[in-house]
Amino acid sequence: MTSKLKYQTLSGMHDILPEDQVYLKKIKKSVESTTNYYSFQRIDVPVIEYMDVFSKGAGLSSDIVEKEMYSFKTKGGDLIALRPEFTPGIVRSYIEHGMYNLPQPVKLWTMGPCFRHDRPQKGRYRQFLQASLEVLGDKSASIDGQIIQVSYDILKDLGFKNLSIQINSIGDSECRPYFKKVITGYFKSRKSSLCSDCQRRLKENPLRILDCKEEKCQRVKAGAPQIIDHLCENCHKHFKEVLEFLDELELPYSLNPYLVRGLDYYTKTVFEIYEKSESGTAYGALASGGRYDGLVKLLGGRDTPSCGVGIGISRIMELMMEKELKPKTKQEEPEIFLAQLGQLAKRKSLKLFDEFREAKIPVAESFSKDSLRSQLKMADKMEIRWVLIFGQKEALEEFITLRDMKSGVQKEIKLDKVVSEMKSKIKK
RNA sequence: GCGGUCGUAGUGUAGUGGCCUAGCACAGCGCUCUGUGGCAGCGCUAGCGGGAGUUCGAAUCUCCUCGAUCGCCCCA
Repeated sequence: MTSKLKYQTLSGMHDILPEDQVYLKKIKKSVESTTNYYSFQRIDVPVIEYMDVFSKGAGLSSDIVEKEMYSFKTKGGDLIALRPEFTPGIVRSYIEHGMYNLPQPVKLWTMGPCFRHDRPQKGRYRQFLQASLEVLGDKSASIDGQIIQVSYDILKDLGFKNLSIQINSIGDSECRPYFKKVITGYFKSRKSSLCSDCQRRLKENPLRILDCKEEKCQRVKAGAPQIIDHLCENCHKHFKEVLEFLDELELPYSLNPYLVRGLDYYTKTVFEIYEKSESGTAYGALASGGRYDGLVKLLGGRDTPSCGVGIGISRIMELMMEKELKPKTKQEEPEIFLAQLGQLAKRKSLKLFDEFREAKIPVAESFSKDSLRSQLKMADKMEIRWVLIFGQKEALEEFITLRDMKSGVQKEIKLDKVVSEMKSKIKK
C-alpha cells in the first residue's frame, strides 16, 4: 500500500477551494471595474524574469532579495527568479516595448501569483495573489493621489469599513542620503538606550529603527528628527500637493513619519492601507505602494517618474472571510432541477436542456441517479425550488410535471411551453 | 532564518501508558422506500501528519521530520 505516502501542499502554499471562489471572483470584478474606470490597461508579465530585474531596484541588501526570492540557475546558466512582486517586471516591459513612445503617463494594472520564500503565517504565504497598479511617466502629485484613491476605492467596494491610510514621504536621491546621516548620528549618540535589534539596525538599516515597537526605542524615537522636516524643496512641495489632493478627496489618511518601506527603489510618497480591526488578528497592510522615480532609469530606461501600488489579494480574501463579507452571488446557481425517469425521458430531456441553455437558464440534473426519490433528494440538498419531473408518462404525452418543493404543489405544463413558463417563474 | 504553541476520519471533537478492535456529531454513500424530497431507523466508507525510539504494552512519553499557528526578522 502506498497510502502512507501522503502528499500535502508545500509550506506556505494553499488551495483556493470551489466554495471560496466567490471571494476571488468578487475581488477580481472589483479591481477590474475600478481600474477600467480610471483607464488603466491590463498587462500580463511572466512569472519568472532574470533575477537582476528584481534585485537591481529593490536593493541587494533588502530581505526580499537577500533571503526571500525563489531564485535558481537554469540549465543554460541563467540566474532567474520567480517574481516577488510585479513592479520590476512591468517596468522591464515598459522599457522593452518602448512604451515611452506612447502618450504619457502609461497606466497599467495586472493580477496574479507572486512568490516569496518567507516564513509562512496567517495572511502571508509563499505563493500569494497580488494585484498591481502602475502609472509610468508622470511626476505630478495628482498621480500619487489617484493611485491611493483607486486602491482605497477598491477596498471600500469590497466592504471594508474601517480603512485607514498611512502616508509619509521618504525623500529622493537629493535629500534622503543626507537625512540618513542625520538620523544615524542621532541614534548613534543614544545607542545604549536602544534595544538590541535596533543596535543591529543602526548599521544595516537605520531608517527601520523608526518602525521598532520596543518601548525603549519608542522613547528615543519620539525625539528623533523626522524626514519630513528634512525634505528638499522639491520633495516637500510634492508631498504637500499629495496631501492636498487627499484632502480634496476626503480620504481618511494619517501622517506616519515612521513609515518606511522595505524596497530601496521608493522615493517621495510611500503609503499603506490597513483595515483597523476591533480586536481580531492584526493583518498587515492590505495595499501598499509609493513613488519610484528612479527605477525605470535604473533598469536601463529613460528617466521616467512613476508611482504604483501592490494590493494583497490573498490577504484581502482571508480578511473578508474572517469578517464574513461574503459576496452574494446566488444568481449563478440553478433554480431548476430536471428529474428524468426511464430511457425515453432521458433521451428527450437532452433537447430540453438545450432549449434551456439557449434561454440562458441554468438547470441542474443528476443523470446518474435513477429513482425519482433520490433525484428529489438531490434537488432538496441543492436547495432548488422548482423540479421538473419528466418520466415515461410525460414523455409519451408531451407534457412535464412541475413540482414546487416549497409547497409540494404540482402542476402539468405542455412540453413546448416549459421554457417560457419557467422563465417567468424564475424572474420573480 | 530564530523562538513559543499545536497536529485524532472530509469537518468539529472525545481520549492524559493497558478499559481503544480509537468513541461521538455533522457531512458522504447505501438500504428500509423500483413515479415523489425534507423526518426517522439501520448499515457502509473514512482517522491518531510521517519516521525512529523507550516500554511487556504508545494516540498518550522521547527524539527527528513535515505542516499549521503566534511572536521576531521582514512584508502584500
